[in-house]
Amino acid sequence: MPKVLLIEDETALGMIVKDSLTYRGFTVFYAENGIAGLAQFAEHRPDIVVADVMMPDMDGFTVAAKIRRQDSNVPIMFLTARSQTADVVKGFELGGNDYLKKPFSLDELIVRIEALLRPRNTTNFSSEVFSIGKYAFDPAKQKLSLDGQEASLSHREAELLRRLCQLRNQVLEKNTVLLELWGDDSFFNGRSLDVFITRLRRYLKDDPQVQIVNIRGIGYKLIF
Amino acid sequence: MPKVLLIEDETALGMIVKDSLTYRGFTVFYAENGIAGLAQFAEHRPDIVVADVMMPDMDGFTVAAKIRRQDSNVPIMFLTARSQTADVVKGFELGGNDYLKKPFSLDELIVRIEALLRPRNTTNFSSEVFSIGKYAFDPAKQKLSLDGQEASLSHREAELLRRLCQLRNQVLEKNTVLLELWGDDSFFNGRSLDVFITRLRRYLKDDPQVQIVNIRGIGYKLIF
DNA sequence: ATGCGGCTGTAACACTATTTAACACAAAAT
DNA sequence: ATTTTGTGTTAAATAGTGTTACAGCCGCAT
Repeated sequence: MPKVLLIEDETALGMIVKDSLTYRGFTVFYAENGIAGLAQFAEHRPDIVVADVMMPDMDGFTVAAKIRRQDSNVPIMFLTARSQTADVVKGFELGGNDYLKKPFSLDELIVRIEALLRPRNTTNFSSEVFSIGKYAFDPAKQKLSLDGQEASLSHREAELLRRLCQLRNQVLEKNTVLLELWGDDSFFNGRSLDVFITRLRRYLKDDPQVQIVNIRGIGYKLIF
Repeated sequence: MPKVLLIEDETALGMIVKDSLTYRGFTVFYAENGIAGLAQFAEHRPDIVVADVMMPDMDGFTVAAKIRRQDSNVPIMFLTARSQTADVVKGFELGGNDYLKKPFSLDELIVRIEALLRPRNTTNFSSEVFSIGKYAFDPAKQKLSLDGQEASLSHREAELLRRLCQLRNQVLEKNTVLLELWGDDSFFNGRSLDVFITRLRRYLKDDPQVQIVNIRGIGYKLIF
């Protein structure tokens, strides 16, 4: 249950945002000005800060700068009506991580907050789509497609192909993949891996640029 | 200072993205539609293209396809509000390299752009090709071709030939290559190397300009 | 120049790793 | 219960690499 610190001087907007974030499962701390925001930050240590830029007593940038002095990691998102270059740049200099221009949709705000809270390594699912020559390969969906033709791969096939993609043009060692996918590298599993390579080659045969070449005694290499 | 071509029809978003990329040290060329984007691409030859998918006059996919016809290497990232598999996959089939679902955090965009610009993505991408007399040799693909005739080399053959190419007209010492490819330089491996040299000579016999000459007691030299 | 001893070139073969089709089997879906 | 799907197993064919033997070659000492 992530903690959000919301700093917004327009009460009407602030309450709406607070309620919808609460409804989505966030714990929301709400401050109506920068000074209160700083106090709440120190008290609650939120996972993310959403701050309006234009506020009467202390503007959002100043708040962000002070927060950064305490915590160099917490993501900070600005809400702003202004869109001038100088503002955006200033925001980044002060350690802001994202911007949202008013008026914004609540859905958009929530999606962005979630994006900022996501650990870097589990980014948007989509980054996990590989392009292999003329093919597109989505390991999560286990789909390989060419010219709109989509083939479903089995789990093993997809995992193996993903590893080959990650090491594009480099050697994927038999041992490594056997240990990772099969759990041990015995003789018979080795044969099994060969069989899966054959199956992948059959899937990939329609683009001659794409090849899985064998490195005798070591492993395989996906080239394209 | 990498050059980014940003093609985005929503001006508000486009400006924010442009400013933040600029702030991060990129040189940004900004086009508000596909046609302008293509023109800017031709003019500025950016290192990476970030294109919205949904745009009025020409969609991002079409733009990507046209760009691919001019340059098969530049990384292309799509921005899209749609999230259906079919769309993502279509993008990748057209040569896209990544895609980001709107709304996205600017940090995420920047991380991905940097990932696509990392050398791994370019060096590995365009595999070096040697020209050996009338032959063309691609070490990654392990292919040697002459007049459209393509021969597949084994891994050892390819590695050996690559080393000879790198030291064109210089001596490749037996010791060196034995240690690198065979792991030790014993008498028997030495004979084995001789045999591989013979095999390479056979591959290369159709261009008399190309020769692998022996330096007695030392090694071999590829001349052409 | 001649002959010697150690290199080198090459064919032929041996041996092991890989490729592939075909089938077996169990789990999942219908 | 039957079909489909995913994976494992086997065996025969093929390819990659190593080994050997023999023929020739090189440089050198005579």
